[in-house]
Amino acid sequence: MLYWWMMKRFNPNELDAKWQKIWHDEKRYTALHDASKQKMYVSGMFPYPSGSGLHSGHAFSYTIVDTLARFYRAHDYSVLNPMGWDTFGLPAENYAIKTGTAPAVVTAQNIANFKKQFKRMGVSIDWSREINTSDPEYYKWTQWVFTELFKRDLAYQKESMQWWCPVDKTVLANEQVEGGKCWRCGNEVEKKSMKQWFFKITDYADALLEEIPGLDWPDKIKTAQTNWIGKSEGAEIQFTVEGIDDSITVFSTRPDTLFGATFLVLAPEHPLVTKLTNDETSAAVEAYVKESVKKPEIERAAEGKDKTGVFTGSYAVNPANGEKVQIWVADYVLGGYGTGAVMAVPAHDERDYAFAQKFDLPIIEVVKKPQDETSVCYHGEGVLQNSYQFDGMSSAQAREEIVAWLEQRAVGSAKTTYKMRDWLISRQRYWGAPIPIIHCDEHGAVPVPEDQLPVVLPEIEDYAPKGDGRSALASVEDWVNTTCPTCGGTAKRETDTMDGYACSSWYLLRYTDPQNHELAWSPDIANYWSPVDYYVGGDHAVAHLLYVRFWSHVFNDMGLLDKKEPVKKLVYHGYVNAEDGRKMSKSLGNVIDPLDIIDQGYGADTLRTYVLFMGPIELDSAWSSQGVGGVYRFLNRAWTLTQEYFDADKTDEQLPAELESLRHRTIKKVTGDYRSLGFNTAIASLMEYVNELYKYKTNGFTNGWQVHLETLVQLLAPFAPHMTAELWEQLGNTEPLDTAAWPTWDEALTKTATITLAVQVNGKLRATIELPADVSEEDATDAALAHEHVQKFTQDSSPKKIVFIPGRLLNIVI
RNA sequence: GCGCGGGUGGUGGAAUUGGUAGACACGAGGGACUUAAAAUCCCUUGGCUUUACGGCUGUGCGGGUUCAAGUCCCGCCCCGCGCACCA
Repeated sequence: MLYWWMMKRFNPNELDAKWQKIWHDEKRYTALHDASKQKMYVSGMFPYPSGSGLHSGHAFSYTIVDTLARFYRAHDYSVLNPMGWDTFGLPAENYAIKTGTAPAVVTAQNIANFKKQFKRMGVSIDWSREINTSDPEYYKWTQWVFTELFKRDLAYQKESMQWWCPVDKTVLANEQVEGGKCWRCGNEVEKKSMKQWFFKITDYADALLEEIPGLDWPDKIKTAQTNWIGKSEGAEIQFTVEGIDDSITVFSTRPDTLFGATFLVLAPEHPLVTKLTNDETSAAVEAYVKESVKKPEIERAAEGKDKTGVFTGSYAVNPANGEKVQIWVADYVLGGYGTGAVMAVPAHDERDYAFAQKFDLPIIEVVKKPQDETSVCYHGEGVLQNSYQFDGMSSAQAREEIVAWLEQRAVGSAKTTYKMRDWLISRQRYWGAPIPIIHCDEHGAVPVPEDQLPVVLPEIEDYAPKGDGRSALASVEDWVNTTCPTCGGTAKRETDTMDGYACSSWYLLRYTDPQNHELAWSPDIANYWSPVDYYVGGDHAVAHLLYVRFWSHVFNDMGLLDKKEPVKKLVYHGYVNAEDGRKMSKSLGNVIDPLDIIDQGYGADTLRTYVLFMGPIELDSAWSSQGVGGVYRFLNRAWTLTQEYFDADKTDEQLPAELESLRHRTIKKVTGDYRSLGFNTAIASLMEYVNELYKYKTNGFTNGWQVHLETLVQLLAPFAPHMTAELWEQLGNTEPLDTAAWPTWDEALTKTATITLAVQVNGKLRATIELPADVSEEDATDAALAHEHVQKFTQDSSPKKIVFIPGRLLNIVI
């Protein structure tokens, strides 16, 4: 007789502790550079270790990563599953300003906490490769990359307009300006020209664009990146201005509509604006410019179709037809895109049309509308008219011919522009990697030589930015004052630090060779592991993922990496929302702490399996406490079943062939699902397998159960590594489960002897019949026609047609 | 406005890519065990209808193609995300 208290009870917390200690002590998950094996590099987007610890999004992301790591380890891949910390950033700096605690100190505490919590999730990480972006050993190489970019003219300094709050005495990001006012103090902000550092990502616009179609990334992200780069092909066309020597260059993607350009519009920021005004117009234009320059771009855009603008009083000449056209200033033209000036073709552009309507400007149709076209403003392709020698030409052909004609006369040329701007990387903040530049009166900006790197962040007392728009570093005189590496004369260090995104643009390479003191990485080692096979995250669709690609392309050009693209497969998962379906947030009080789930006694296996069972990984999901309970019940059933097997008196009786067939089908299905990241359906199949085994249990246990239980344990292991490690050992295995060969299936055995054939009459299901799997169409038809439910519908009429899908269905058409 | 996803029971979601819609799980209902509860185990569970066998209906809405449509085509309506006056 078997009593429940005689069995080893399922105690997840005990198992978690036991196995986590073994994995740690035996350094089970050290990644080995083993050229004889296939490599598998998986990584999540490394976390910013905040003070509040792991949240459910982390649990989700890193469970996906870890599950893949464990799955491929069981397939004898050499697996790299690293972890690091993205530690530069505002929260630590603000905390430091408030409390005076050094950011490095707070960061170290948060890392320790994160690491402890990650370990409790049972992640199989190679901790010997841990990196931290604010560690001088790390940012030394971030700075080195900067100097390399500088040497290649890919890092440069440029004066550019920034938002400036005169009260807070700091620059603000565009997003921090609300209605022309500072988000902090509510005072009006100004535009101030400041010298900033940029990375020339625009040099790589085409290269980055070209590789996008070949990436195994979600279309969502690929189109986001394509749009962000925003390539458009067109022409630059010069319009001479009456009365002055300057000409105005416009950019247009539709040079075929040049003859319909009835006025020009300049952005308020356009440098020629003041030159074009006269005594009558200057006051109005000046006021307009002042007003619109103050508005954040976001607000200018939000005002949508309601066009505003002023006439400058000047005229330009359309180079196509010699017509005199008015020059206007309007904020719907953006200063930072193209040339900051457009030729307005109101007949074929909705914005120009709205503007022309409002200010009563001429409209000339130069592209014939198709007959069924009803819109007033047709912006499609067509046949040209009112365009002299180009009349009758298609707009596509006219685009080329008109540009050629303009080029001949030196008043225009083909031109490609991009929406993407260069990457502004300087920050007037303390807590970042110092930009490794020394400013010398004689030699200008000089990069810090490699042997003097890293430029270490000095320890200071007051972390607050200086009032003049410089970081707190500017006050550290003995740090700022240095000598020029070129001439040895007195010089000053750059006091801006780098955007945190710089540090995260190459960490995936540092993981491959984290202890290298001579190089950022050794190309041999990086080439073995690169690219990342699975990169998992749910954020940073554009910025980070574009920057990583940019740097990777540069490294490829530098000969430091033999691949251009850093990430083979991007796994972009959804958000984990609260039970109420809303975003988790402290203020709503609906936050689920993954560590609480573990502590409540569910353990890490339940947490891990649950987050993957919630639904397809790419979808947002809502947390369900009851769902967690369901997964726990499933694991508990698998555990209990195995314990009952151990304690039972076993016979040598043969198990039915169907059960063996189910085992093979389950291996096939689950293995395929792991590969295609269909974790939710993999878990469902394992649940079915367990449910089925419970049915067989009523006949008692046999020795044949061993293989079923081992299969179950192995298939479940990547999701629930602790419990399965224990069961694997209990089943008598001495080799660790981590590296035990993954179960294989025999295709022939996945087939069953009989099949359930669906019988339809005229496409409607009327019966299902059990038949031998290899039944012929004739036999199946006979069996179907003999069925009473089928006969009710076929009556006496003979079938017109029989559609037979072997193994699936038979449709009788009458 | 443009681009990319999506709409399936009370809920999360399955569906071999055109072939038995609702796998698996939650919830709910019923039963077993228990003095009782919890835990566990078993059964039922889209709706309507039928004593039952069964029948009708059903994947956002309206059409279409097909022996057969959640899946393909055309036209709409909603929801989410990204970009957004980019010339």
